[in-house]
Amino acid sequence: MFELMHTPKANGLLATLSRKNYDELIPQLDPVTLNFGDVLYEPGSRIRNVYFPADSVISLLTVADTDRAAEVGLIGREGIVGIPIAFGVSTSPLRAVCQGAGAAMRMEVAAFRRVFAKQPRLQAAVFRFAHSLMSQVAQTAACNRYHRVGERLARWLLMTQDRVKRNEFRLTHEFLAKMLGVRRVGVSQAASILQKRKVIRYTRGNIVILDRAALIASTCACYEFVNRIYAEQNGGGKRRG
Amino acid sequence: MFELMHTPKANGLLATLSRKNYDELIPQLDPVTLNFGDVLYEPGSRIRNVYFPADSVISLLTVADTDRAAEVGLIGREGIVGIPIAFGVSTSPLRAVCQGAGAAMRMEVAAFRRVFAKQPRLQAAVFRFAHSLMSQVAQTAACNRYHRVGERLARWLLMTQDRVKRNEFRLTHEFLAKMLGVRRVGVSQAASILQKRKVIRYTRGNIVILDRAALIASTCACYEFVNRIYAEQNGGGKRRG
DNA sequence: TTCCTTATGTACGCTGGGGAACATAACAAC
DNA sequence: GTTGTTATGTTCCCCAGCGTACATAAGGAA
Repeated sequence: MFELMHTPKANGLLATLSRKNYDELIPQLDPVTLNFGDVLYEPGSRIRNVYFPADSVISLLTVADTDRAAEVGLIGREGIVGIPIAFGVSTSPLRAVCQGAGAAMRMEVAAFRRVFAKQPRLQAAVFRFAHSLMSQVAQTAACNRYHRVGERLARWLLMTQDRVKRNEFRLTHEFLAKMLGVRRVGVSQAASILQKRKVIRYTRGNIVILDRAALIASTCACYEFVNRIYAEQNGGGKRRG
Repeated sequence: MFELMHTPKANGLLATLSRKNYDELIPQLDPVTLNFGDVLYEPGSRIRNVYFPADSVISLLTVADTDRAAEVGLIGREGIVGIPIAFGVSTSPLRAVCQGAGAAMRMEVAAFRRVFAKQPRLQAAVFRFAHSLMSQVAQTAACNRYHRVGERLARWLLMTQDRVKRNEFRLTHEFLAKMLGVRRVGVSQAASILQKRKVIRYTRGNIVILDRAALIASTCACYEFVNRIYAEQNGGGKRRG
């Protein structure tokens, strides 16, 4: 019932806290399981909770027009969902939606604000993450502008793998298309190429990464670039090799 | 010599400070004139100063590949250049370059860190701006992905006009192309259309906005969207009508 | 004036991805 | 099994923007 992932230490930000700060935070944390598609907040509406993902993965989406959106950020165990709260702002222009089901620690905004104000070390960790996230968003802007669907697909799969720490996960082409802001057909074609090369394998919403090195080779430099920034901020926290 | 623009009050963030905080900040501020093309910081290198623009305008650029970059943010009197410092980070993955010459207040990073740590109100103002900037970057990501050169050009001109508070400024098509991440030819064509419609007028690097309303009509919703977020954070600070 | 540099105009073929439609295949419910 | 639903494969046309090349024109320097 209360597995490893449902403990605060499973989140990177919380894991860096001192014993004292940690004890202060614990009673406010609510272990939850996020399901695929859960919306944590909508653009413009008030943010009610912040989330510290464990093995869940959350997408930040920007809305362009009524029906067009694109992912600009991906948050996993290394971060927190609800950065605007840390900035003293109560809403976000983005949509936060669960892309990979899994565990997370939830905390009400009011409680978070109280604890946050009292804990400089938590502030430092959160702001460092804010910097990483900002970098990710900026790089994604350029990536969306310049790089091919195939490269972006590869990047997205890698980023997901880094966060869920598994090489198999459930995702349809349709969903990937929504994230990348392209047609489903575009994803199918790019994925098909990767499958022929035995880099990935997939069937009806199930994707397996067979050759991570080859996947890295087929993505753009954006992947490593953002990764390095995260590693610097998380004190050299390495990802799987 | 020491004109209106070279006084701290000319910057929106500084203008909101209390008398006491303001007096504490003043001795650390260095009035400077930024010239077109001045690089305030390079990706990866240490940030040495933060800047509070008055009527100068600074672009934040993301580097995609060796020779390709795209603007993801535009900062004027409403903000501060050097947000990573507020996050406790010493470098930025972005390039900050002066796009519109003018006045700014400069402050050494060490001095800023000291004052910043002591002034909750300054922190609040800076973090609110960070939120606006983040929103701008995210929206730009989607805008770059979905919207046409013509719309993006119009948006860029409007954002610039908002910050310099003039309807005439110096910019070549070549430069605009670099900012938008498109070919110079693409800008020339889009600009030509706007000129035929008497929305703008230009000759050899000089651009005049003739019909602001028409320019707003030809841009995408991204412009108003980002504007609203800025207005909310700056306490309803209205831009020109 | 003349020359040179820089800014803008215009044309041409190419391609990645968009929109749309339809075919196939795998699973689920019955 | 049968049927319905959902995921993926494939095709066709279209166009915005790319890369490139070259023409014109406006200003500066002599």
